[in-house]
Amino acid sequence: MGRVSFVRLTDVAARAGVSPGTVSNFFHNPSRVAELTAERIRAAIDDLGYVPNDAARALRRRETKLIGHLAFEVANPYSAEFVRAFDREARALGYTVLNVSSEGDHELQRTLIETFVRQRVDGVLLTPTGGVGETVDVLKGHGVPVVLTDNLDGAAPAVAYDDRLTGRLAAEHLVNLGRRKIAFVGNRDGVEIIARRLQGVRDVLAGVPDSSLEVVDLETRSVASGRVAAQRLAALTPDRIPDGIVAVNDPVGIGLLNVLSHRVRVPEDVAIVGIDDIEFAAEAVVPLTSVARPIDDFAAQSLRLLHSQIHGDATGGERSLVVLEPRLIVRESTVPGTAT
Amino acid sequence: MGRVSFVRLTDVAARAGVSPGTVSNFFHNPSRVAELTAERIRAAIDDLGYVPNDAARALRRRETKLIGHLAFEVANPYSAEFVRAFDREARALGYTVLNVSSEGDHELQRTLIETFVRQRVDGVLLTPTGGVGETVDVLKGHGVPVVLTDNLDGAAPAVAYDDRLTGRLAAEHLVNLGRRKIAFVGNRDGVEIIARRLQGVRDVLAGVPDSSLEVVDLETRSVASGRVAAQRLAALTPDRIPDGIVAVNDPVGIGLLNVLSHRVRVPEDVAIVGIDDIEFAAEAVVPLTSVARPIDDFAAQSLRLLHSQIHGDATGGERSLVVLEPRLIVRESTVPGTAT
DNA sequence: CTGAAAGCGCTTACAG
DNA sequence: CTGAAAGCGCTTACAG
Repeated sequence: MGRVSFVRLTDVAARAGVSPGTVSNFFHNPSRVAELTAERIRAAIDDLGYVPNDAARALRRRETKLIGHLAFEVANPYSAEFVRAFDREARALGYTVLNVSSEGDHELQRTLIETFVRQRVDGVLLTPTGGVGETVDVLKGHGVPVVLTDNLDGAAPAVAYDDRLTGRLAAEHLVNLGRRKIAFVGNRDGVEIIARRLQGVRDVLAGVPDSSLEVVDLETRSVASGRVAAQRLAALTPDRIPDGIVAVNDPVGIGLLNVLSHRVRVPEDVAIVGIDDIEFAAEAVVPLTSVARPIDDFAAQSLRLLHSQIHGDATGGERSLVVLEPRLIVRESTVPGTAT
Repeated sequence: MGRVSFVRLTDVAARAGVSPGTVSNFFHNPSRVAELTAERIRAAIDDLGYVPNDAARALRRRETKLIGHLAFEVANPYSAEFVRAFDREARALGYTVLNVSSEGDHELQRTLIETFVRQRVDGVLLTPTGGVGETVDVLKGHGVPVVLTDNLDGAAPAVAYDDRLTGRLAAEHLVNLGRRKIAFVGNRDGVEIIARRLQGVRDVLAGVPDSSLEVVDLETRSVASGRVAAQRLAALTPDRIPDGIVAVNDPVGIGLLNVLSHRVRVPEDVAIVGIDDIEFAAEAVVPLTSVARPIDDFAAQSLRLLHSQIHGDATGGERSLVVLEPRLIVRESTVPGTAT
């Protein structure tokens, strides 16, 4: 074999006794190539172990089949699951995904976006937690199609969950179970998606006269923060201790569970609902009830939207917005004896 | 601004009133460019918003500054942390990492490797859980430098942890705490890294006369599997129920904790040690003692090795092997009242 | 159905 | 210190 990667299309052509253009047609316009010729080309490719050079192809075709995906947070297991689903969808359309994360570092984010431009990715998916106006502007300035997730600013086409409904589903479930002293545990600073979930909770409680709402603010949305929040809740005066909690996501819910399940009965004394239905939710110390968001569908829609942006056949114009509906998965953290 | 990405190096040259070669030198051999000329070029780049086209550069230079990273398992939080660390190191050397995972699908793996070859990545990092002979052969056949992690076959340079020491550290800790009925919970099928950890446990117990070892085999190394194992252990006859458990990794340890902490006292009745010290370990229902593996160091060494492979200055020849040492982090799952 | 030629956007010796 | 020219490995009209 040797350094087979030095085999060029030209070499294949020479071996098959045809011109390079014909080999290229063999790949891209097979119908134009005679079966006998195709046979010889196939043999030459096999003999030589030819693999096309995508950089050269990209240069000429002006498309790289590369998609940039900038996540602002990958620590979250939900992100990991999304990446996996999105990659699968992208691969099906012949794209390779460049997955990167800025982890909240603004400087790094600029660098990563510039890398996308240098690589001439065909499009970019932004899954931010904060504002993205500037980033979107830079990419648009370079003519790079962008799709946002969970962002309704209208700066670019977006796919999002119905966050308000997410909050409503969680709160309704608790209220239906007879819970009245509700707590919402999450961080709100500048994150609209969270504010909307909270609004959903408020929507429900507004219709329940004897209910109350305690909002616990967190620094981050991690298991560790959930633990901290649990300490804070446990320290409240008895009349304020909640009997139902909506956690902003599953890691926070698990952190709450890990501390509270030592001290009180879950769900008898306090019922807990998470959001996202990550894999760990079902396996928590008490299996966690959670509002699931249809991640595969989300990934598929994101790619569909980006793909149509790339090909300029954006249906509905620049402002397309896809909203997906969540659904409640009931487990033992709210209803004892639920089948596993 | 407009479609700024259509700005080419030629355009910059025209605007600055120099030849393309000089602009190229401005980037790659700045010392050859007069300061006054450089000034004009800088201005032109700014005015035009020029960003180089890496595909064109790659074609000419025959290097893409792309690294392929094929992980065979990303569900594990440890993998996610590794990816983050490796990306950071790679970026520092000007590389962009293509992170993909085969999730055990052999067919998909071939496709992904072919993608790496088509993209003409400068090198590949393989973090497998099983055998990799064939994959290594394919890549070498195409002249692509490869580095392996956790693989001592010698098929390619590798960086690994001292797995046997990992097992020893965990077992010694339990034995020192007076535990004698030890269980090892993990799957062994074809995964040498696990076999070596188990061997380390055996090493220690061989020197403790009144000790016993129960090995519990799992399907996967997930939280769910840990839960299943816990059920199985709880069903044993009293004399066989372990008082010390080594879990093959932290997710399994957490699964064990989540079930066992309901039924017995942890660590009084049973002490549990995990491996990897993932972020969740410290936040578990009972904070999990774990054998930490120095992930940042691991990522740095992996990249260093790959980088020297790429540049042909491999010190110590083809068979370079870097072995890193783990260390024990003690928490409440083995020692009550441990500071958090 | 096939080939010759130009060109994608850059870099690299080589002259000067 | 700067420029002209060739070439990286492909694809794409255009002839034939």
